[in-house]
Amino acid sequence: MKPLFHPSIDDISVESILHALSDPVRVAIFTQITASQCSATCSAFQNIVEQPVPKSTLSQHFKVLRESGLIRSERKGVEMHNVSRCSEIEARFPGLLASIVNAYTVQSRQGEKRRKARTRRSR
Amino acid sequence: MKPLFHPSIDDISVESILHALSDPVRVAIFTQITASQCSATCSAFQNIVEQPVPKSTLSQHFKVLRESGLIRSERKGVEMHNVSRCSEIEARFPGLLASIVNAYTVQSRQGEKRRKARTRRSR
DNA sequence: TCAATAGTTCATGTTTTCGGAACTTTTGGA
DNA sequence: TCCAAAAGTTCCGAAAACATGAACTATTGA
Repeated sequence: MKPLFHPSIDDISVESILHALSDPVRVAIFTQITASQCSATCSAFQNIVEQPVPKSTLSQHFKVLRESGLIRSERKGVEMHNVSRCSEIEARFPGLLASIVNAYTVQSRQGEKRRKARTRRSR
Repeated sequence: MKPLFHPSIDDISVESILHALSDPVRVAIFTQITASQCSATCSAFQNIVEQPVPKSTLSQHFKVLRESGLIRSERKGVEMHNVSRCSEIEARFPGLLASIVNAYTVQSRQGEKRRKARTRRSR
């Protein structure tokens, strides 16, 4: 199996971080990996959103996250262990990831509210 | 001419902001519009990067920025005047735009340094 | 009324993304 | 040792997104 490519911290670009995090599945994965203390396998995320994500697609998403520098993946036996590189990135681009994750939190909280309001109105 | 669509502040999504700003031409445009006090026309950006951007492409870029909610465009006579919506967005997603713009600044500063170092070495 | 200017739209070729099917690696039995 | 199962990756064809030249539209100033 080919060794996995990870960019060195200085080669991580803002473009690729923003691109990687502009996809709902990928932010969901990244947020969860960042939040969890231990490392996470890929297949743990098959049901990260409403409809299940096919594993080939999931594999691509992990590749994008890895090559943009957001996560570090390591093969452990038959499975893959993924950890967040957020502290490295924080050192180079202070505040970036925190404000993005925060913005998504704000957004989903408001989405929540709207959904509830709609439900109330339709009763 | 069709009226231009602008999302209301509550309909602006983080996904679309990140996607819009994951393109070098678009960040360059957005940064400049945000920095300038007065409004800017589209054609002012034909030479925003090394190779000149064709105007059809430029038009698409402005559409992306507009529909993601990052700028507001208004027709004034024959030309288009564009202003940044960053203060609105700041209210909804605090710190987001600032940290993105800052990250790009950090990156281009480091790109500068590297280029210079390469030049020094090759003399 | 017309030419010039600023942008948009359309058509087309190119690139990216998605996802099913087949493939590779590793491991835990029989 | 050999095989089957599990976890991912790779390959490939279809669909979507992008880029850009050419044609088009709207507005203004002569």
